[in-house]
Amino acid sequence: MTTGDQGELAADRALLGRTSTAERVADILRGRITEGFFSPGTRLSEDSIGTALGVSRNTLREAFRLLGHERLLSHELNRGVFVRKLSAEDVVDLYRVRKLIECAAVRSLTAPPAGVDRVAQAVTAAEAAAGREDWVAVGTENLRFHQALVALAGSRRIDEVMNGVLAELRLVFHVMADPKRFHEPYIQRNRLILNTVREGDGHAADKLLLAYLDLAERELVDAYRAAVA
Amino acid sequence: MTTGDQGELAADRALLGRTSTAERVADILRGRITEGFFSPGTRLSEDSIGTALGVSRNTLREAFRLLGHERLLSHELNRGVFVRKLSAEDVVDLYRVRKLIECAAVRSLTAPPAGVDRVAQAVTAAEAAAGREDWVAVGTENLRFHQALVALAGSRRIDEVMNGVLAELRLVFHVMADPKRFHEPYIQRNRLILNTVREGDGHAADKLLLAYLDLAERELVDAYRAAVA
DNA sequence: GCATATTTGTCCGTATGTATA
DNA sequence: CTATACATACGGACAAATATG
Repeated sequence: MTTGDQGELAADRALLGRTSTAERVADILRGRITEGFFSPGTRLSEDSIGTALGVSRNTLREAFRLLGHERLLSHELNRGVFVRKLSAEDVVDLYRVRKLIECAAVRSLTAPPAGVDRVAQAVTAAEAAAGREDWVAVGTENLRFHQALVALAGSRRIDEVMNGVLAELRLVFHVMADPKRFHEPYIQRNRLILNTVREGDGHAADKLLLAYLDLAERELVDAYRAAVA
Repeated sequence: MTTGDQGELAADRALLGRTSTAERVADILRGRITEGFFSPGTRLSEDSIGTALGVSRNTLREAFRLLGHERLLSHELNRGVFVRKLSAEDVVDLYRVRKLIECAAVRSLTAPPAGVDRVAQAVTAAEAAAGREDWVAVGTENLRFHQALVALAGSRRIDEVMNGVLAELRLVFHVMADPKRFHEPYIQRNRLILNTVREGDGHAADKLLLAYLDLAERELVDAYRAAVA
């Protein structure tokens, strides 16, 4: 490869990877929120966050707008932005979305789909994490499993919707902070669902997923109502 | 009603209806874009739009961020924002989303659902508009029909996703501007689908919708490829 | 290919309005 | 009720990137 080629590639990379400060700030804050560093209800002051990250208030406000649109921050006029606090009804709605999208993504399968590898990887990774009793990692891989299932639909937009849904759900899990209770029981179910997908039996996968999500929703909503009460 | 009551109600209204300038600006621009006033590809200059609307650049940029997140504007670093120009692949993806969501929304119905009235209203309104040969209105009511179908799922978030999908689709229709061709053939199908929904036959509605969307997609994508070529 | 003009990206200062102790 | 703190919104400034002649 000549230096000219490298230069062109570098230029391409610059074109693709370039992001504004506002987007980079949004990325940082999104990470902090979904990893639980900022708890739901926390107020994010323009002044303190801005000086901490070394960006102006204008730039920071652009980032806040983005995260508000993703429902990770709630914007209260003249009061500031807060890490979103989901209601039990929100959790119900999130599971409504999950049932609709996840089940639909696998339902029409009739053959082992491309992309099933990522599903399998998530399952084995979750099992390995469970062996280490690393329940946080189990939760992470569990979410990755469902993300991979939805990716079988092959739609960028559906993927993004699912991304947002799972990001919101993380806010719920952080409130309760008992990953073993909410993720460990589902490892076996994930393996079972993976098998039906591998066999190309979309109908069976649909039914298993629905049962999974109904159960998980009941468990989660009950615990969440108690936690936020 | 006493003046005190009016004052309290006015205060309540202020609490509910209050929006920031950036959001109001975004609302205005969103309307202009979806109604076709700004054509896809048009650059929205910070200076001209800002002075036209009488807002500062900072405020306008917050509005731009919101609309960029909704995929109505595309943000190109150091070049500005442009009304989104969808590719044929985007249209395919949009129909992927529509098939997944719309079909799933009606599939599990087993009884005439609450909210079927709004569906019926859209159908009759479209028929009336067709009688007047007002094909633009037919298109509007057609989109409202599908929005009402999705609303049967009873999820705020699903409704919002569908909203965004249809807003993007409007960008496609504006490029071609032949509403009769793309909406008139589907009026009868809408009536048929309404009937199956009224009978609580979700399975039949699912199948009809899928056929509808497959046909509409083929028709639209072919025409769109030709139009943007 | 170069020099210039235009536009965006980002920051800062400030005036005003709103919420809250 | 007042005072304080903060968000809102504006306008100006300058650097950096891009478009134009």
